[in-house]
Amino acid sequence: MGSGAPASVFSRPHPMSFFTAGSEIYAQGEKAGSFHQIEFGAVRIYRLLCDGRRQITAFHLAGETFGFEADRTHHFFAEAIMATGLRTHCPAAGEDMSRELLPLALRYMVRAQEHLLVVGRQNSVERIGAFLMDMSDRQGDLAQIELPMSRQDIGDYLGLTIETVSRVLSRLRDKGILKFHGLRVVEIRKPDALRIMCE
Amino acid sequence: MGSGAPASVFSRPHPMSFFTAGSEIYAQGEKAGSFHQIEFGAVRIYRLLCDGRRQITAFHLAGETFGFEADRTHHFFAEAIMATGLRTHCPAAGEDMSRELLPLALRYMVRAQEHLLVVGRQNSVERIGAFLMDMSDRQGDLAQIELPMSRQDIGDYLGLTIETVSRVLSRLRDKGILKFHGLRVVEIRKPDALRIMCE
DNA sequence: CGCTCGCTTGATATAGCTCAAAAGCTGTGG
DNA sequence: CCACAGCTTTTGAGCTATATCAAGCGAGCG
Repeated sequence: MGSGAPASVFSRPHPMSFFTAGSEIYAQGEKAGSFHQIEFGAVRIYRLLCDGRRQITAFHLAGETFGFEADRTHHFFAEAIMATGLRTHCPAAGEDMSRELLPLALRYMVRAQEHLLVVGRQNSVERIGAFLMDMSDRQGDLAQIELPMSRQDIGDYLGLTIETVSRVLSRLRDKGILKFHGLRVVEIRKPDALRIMCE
Repeated sequence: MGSGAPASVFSRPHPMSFFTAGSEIYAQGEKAGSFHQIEFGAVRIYRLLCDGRRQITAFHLAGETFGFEADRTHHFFAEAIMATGLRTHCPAAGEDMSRELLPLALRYMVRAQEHLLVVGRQNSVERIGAFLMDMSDRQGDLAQIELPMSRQDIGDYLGLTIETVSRVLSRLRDKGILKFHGLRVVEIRKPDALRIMCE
């Protein structure tokens, strides 16, 4: 990860910072202004209601850039899901990053709006299916996919309880659609069946 | 609406187009490239599942700009909710609108992600409350707010059925929190009560 | 070996959905 | 102006998917 690190779309070298599993990267209400590229690891972006209900709005995986905001203030929390390394870019005063950031912002906007369809209109099986297919996509369509996040995280992302997540995964396993290799590695054995379930 | 039309953030004059209630502005899959500023009226942005389930991801009201997309392709449908006039801007080839569009994209991204919290983690009363307060905000915090959209639209925005929307509104009316002046105009008589219900 | 913590499984409760019907609007034609 | 048709909305009754509450399980660790 030294000087031979993956090429960045951004010009200057950036300091690298490390986060342990569960540690906070930034909090809602904090001043924003920099943004982060994930060198390794995974990040959850979320919001809380005052009674503790949590909605994870996005997971970001290695290679992705996140943390830029509308009005210089963070509207969400960001935490490392596992040991994570970030390359942080702090634009110089007056520097205009619009050209680089717009495509990302549009992409994340589409992602959030597509996710809205899942959470607003699909049942628990469809939600889990959509989630697994998305993770598979983003990990290069390997048969085996890694789930760095806990069941609770998955539930809070999909608007389900941890029990429902667990039950649906068990049912898909029992039907032979999924095979688990430990808790955090899933093999999608019948991608077509999964795809059909998520219509 | 002639030469004395409201000032636009964009430089050149644009053709104006009109849409009747229910008419399509663009469809998912169509080529994108231009974007639209609402002169008057209101617009719904939505997605469909193949069995007809619909999720409205955003309502846009007079003054707002929408329709720019990540990869030159529309990912959503846009329809006029009522008689609507749009000023359409088609950037010249090579023209870079990033500076103007990034703040909008970020704003809509935050909106979508906040809406995700509502749909993913709040109950029917909280959802309706959040919706009404949002509409009130965006109409300048008047006591009377206009709901250009149908109950079905509200349901498809909040991830509820039309019956649930209707029941919740009736309950809020019976409690004296809301007062209806016809179907499409609501007065929020106890904003505090509403705010508390939405946590 | 026995804790702890995250996950799974089971039993029951309930919010919101579905199906059905009645009640309001809106527009049209006589 | 009234009457009727075709909507949308409201209301009601019963059902079901998912939440809640509670117990058991298993991998990792001191």
